[in-house]
Amino acid sequence: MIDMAEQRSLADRRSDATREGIVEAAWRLSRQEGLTGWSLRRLADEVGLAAPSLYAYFDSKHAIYDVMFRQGYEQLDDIASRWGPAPGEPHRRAFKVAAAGFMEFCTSDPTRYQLMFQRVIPEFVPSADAYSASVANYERFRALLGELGVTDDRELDLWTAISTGLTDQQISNDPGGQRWFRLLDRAVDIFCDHVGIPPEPEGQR
Amino acid sequence: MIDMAEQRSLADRRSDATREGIVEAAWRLSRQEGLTGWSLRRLADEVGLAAPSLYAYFDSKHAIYDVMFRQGYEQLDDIASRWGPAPGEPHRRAFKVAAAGFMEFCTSDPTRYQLMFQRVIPEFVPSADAYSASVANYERFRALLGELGVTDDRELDLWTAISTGLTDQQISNDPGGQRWFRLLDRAVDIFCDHVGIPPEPEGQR
DNA sequence: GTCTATACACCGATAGAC
DNA sequence: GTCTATCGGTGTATAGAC
Repeated sequence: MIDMAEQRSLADRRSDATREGIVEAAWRLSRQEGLTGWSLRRLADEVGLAAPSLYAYFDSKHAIYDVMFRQGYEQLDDIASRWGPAPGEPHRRAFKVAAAGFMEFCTSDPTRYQLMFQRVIPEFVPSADAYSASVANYERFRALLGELGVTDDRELDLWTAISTGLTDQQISNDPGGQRWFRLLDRAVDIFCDHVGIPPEPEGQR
Repeated sequence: MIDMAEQRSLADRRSDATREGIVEAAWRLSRQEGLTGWSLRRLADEVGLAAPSLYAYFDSKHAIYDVMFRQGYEQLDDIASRWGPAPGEPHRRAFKVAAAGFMEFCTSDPTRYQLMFQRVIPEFVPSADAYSASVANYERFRALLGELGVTDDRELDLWTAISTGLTDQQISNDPGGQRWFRLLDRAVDIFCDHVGIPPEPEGQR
């Protein structure tokens, strides 16, 4: 079967490119000026359009945030798909890799983190479509921890809290630093001891 | 020495009352419509003034947020002053009381929590005066945990992350519920085991 | 001194010509 | 699809009545 994208007209593909350019500019402005620190007029300037022309591509400013929200979860899903215990790898080792990967993903782009995990934009609620991307991600996360030996939902909730707590402190109180990131392995060890995931063998540590 | 407040004129005290009324209305609106969900015109309506009259009491909208920010930390300091081990009370017991008190303080007023602990208002930075209230509170918190047996700064950082992580999840994902609140005692136990604060005697538990 | 009235520059969003 | 013009908002600020 031919890829649907191949059948799209030149005009359609040009329109898609413009749409993408708008979203890219929105990311750029959000990282520079903060998620709510730019206006549609400023965004339009950035892509060489008049402000009302943006409404040919998006119904509202929130609709732009919505695409960004979904993109964030798609990016997380991309890297999360590479987590999980390799054959013979101790589960606690895999746990640490995944935990560090998640924290690195979050702290490497605080703006994206704010959009995905905090409610920093007044009245912005993800669309059903975008929200389902976040739910899918949570299900993947739940499956991963299940594979590593976390079967109790309460333990899952506890790790969620610890993991996002460390991330939040890192971003809020030591941006660009390592203060809370350095505590991650210790946190994983404490948690794994609690839920009964065995320690890594000394030799492999 | 006579209390300075006693020497204030009637006009001054009326002015203070108006000021207080404005801040109270700001809290009310913030809880109803969100921290950034109201305008100065709306606030003025609420207290029966014209919008520009607010500038007789506050230099800007941020100045109102600043007073609210400081009040939040004063309220936290009030209840935190009652935490600490009673004579003969096991440290782990006192730890749980303080941890639950903090979490209850935060979750009981999510708007206040947002203002105090998150950066949800664009470009709002607490004044030096208000900021010092938050620093004083952190120092009290550090002293309390020191009294309970947490001497390492990294352990302090770790508990900060766990505590705010649970609180954040509770507010964001189960507002009004108990889902993460119920995990608090377990988290305290895990943490206390890790730092060597002895378990509560069975009889007192 | 405290108020009303008004102006400014900006915001997200819309109408309608081309 | 893109534009100009405009709408009803916003935070902010000042002039001037009383």
